[in-house]
Amino acid sequence: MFRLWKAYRVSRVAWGAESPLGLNLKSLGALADDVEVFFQGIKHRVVVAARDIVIRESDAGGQLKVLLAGTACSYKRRKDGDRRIVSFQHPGDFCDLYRYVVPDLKPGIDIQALTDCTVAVIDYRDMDGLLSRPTLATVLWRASMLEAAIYREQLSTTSRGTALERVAHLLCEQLQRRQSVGIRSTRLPFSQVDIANAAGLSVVHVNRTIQTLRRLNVLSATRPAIEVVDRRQLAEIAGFDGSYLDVQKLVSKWTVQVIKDRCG
Amino acid sequence: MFRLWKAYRVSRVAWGAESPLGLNLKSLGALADDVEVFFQGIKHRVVVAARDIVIRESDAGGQLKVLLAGTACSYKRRKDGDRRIVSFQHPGDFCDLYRYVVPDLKPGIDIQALTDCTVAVIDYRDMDGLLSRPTLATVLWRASMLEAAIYREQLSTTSRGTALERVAHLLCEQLQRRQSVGIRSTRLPFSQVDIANAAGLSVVHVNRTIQTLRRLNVLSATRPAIEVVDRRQLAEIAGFDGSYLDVQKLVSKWTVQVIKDRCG
DNA sequence: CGTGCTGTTGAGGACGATCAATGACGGTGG
DNA sequence: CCACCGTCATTGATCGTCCTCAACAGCACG
Repeated sequence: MFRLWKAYRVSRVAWGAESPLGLNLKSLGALADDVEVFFQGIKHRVVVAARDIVIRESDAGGQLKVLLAGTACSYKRRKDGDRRIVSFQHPGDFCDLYRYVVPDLKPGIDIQALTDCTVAVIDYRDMDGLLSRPTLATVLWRASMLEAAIYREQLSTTSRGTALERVAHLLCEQLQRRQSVGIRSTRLPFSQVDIANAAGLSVVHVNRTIQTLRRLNVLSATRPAIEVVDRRQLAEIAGFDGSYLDVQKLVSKWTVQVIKDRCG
Repeated sequence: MFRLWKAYRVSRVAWGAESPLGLNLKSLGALADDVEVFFQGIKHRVVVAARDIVIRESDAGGQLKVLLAGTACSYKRRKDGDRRIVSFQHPGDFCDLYRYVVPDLKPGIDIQALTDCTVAVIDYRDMDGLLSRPTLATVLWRASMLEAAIYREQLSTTSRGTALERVAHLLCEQLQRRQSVGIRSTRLPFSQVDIANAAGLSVVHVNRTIQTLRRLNVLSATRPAIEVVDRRQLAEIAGFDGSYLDVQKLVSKWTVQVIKDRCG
């Protein structure tokens, strides 16, 4: 493949509190104990090759999947055949929390690995134990809320605005989400087709838009890769205000609140 | 005002299990006791006139608001001044659940009454009591999930597709959501401006689109109102599959499950 | 009776979709 | 080792949907 898989194929799977999943949980307000309990709920892991399906809606279910390493996307296949990517999953993200909460809901969504992925599997019968901890239950609730907030933000920028703004916003958001779980690289593992499917634009036009961003020295000139080199300007083009997913801020606020709760 | 407010101004506020709120809670899996407890949490109600702001993000917070009667919308004001409606609230809908779950998140969203509204107010300090009931906690979690599912669906149809499809989908969705909480009228309390802001289209083009729908005898010819007369065809135009919010189905499934639980 | 919001119509222009063709690269199989 | 294929990236040309600007009519309200 043309896409730089190899750079991602060797991604090591971090474990514990400082892993992407640990950081994600903590940013959602999980206590140290919560993180530990959550990791204990992970009985086994699965490796999925790039381009393979991680979760098909018609799958049996009964287990919760959490991305440990790699990048995936949720997409909806429409009648005319084209796939509409509705969200990206990065390390630490829950893939199918909604299936646990509303098992009967069939939104028609599958999840595909964009790079090689490592997925943690948690059986539903172990979920009761996790949810019996009120703080952890709230963490999962918050994860759903954050997901909704991301959709909402997409909705408000995707329909309006030029292609340049849309693509820039998309890149900004994904970059920030990855950094919030400890991924420092500014290279995003997306193909132009992925971006087109996610932004609701044609591949041809995405190509031209990315060329523009390269010419503006916002994206790296190294051709196949999508690498952000001038994040400030990218955010300016996008009109991006990342506060809707500024998990870092939530971390600190929550830490304070937890301390107060314990001392009070 | 041109909009047919008067028809909605006199909307009586139903109460109890058979009210929109009660139906909504039950469709999300609430038991009869849960509904009763929830209503007991409502200490007072507020009436908001059409076009007034129900919730401003800069408001103090500390209380949860639930729509009892009337129709409202959540919108985001963008730099260039235009408002982007991200969702509509109908009777029984939670307005600002996300503020309770993630208090620090400031998505930049206000909520405005489209018709005269009656809003139930629940203090955060009463929420602990509600959430101590596991089934009720799950109900609120599910409400968040359903909200996310609605955003997701919007996302997959709003960007792609023609204006006709988008508008048709919007109308289909709102119609179904209203019917699922017991509102039988096929007249929707939206202005063309509202629809434009929600669909991400210009007002002018929405006007022409609606004229097309009227000419197709999908919408009523009575001019100022948006009234659906041929829902089948509307759904066909929209490519609408309402299973992502088919709460009716959830109701029955849940009822069965509850009975089994009680007998087992 | 003016003001404000809504709905309606017309004309021009722009952004992005679509169609078509090419090159580059990786993987596969002979 | 080479030919083949599929995916991705790129370029040019044309076309259409929808936006923008502008103006006007109707109704409600102060």
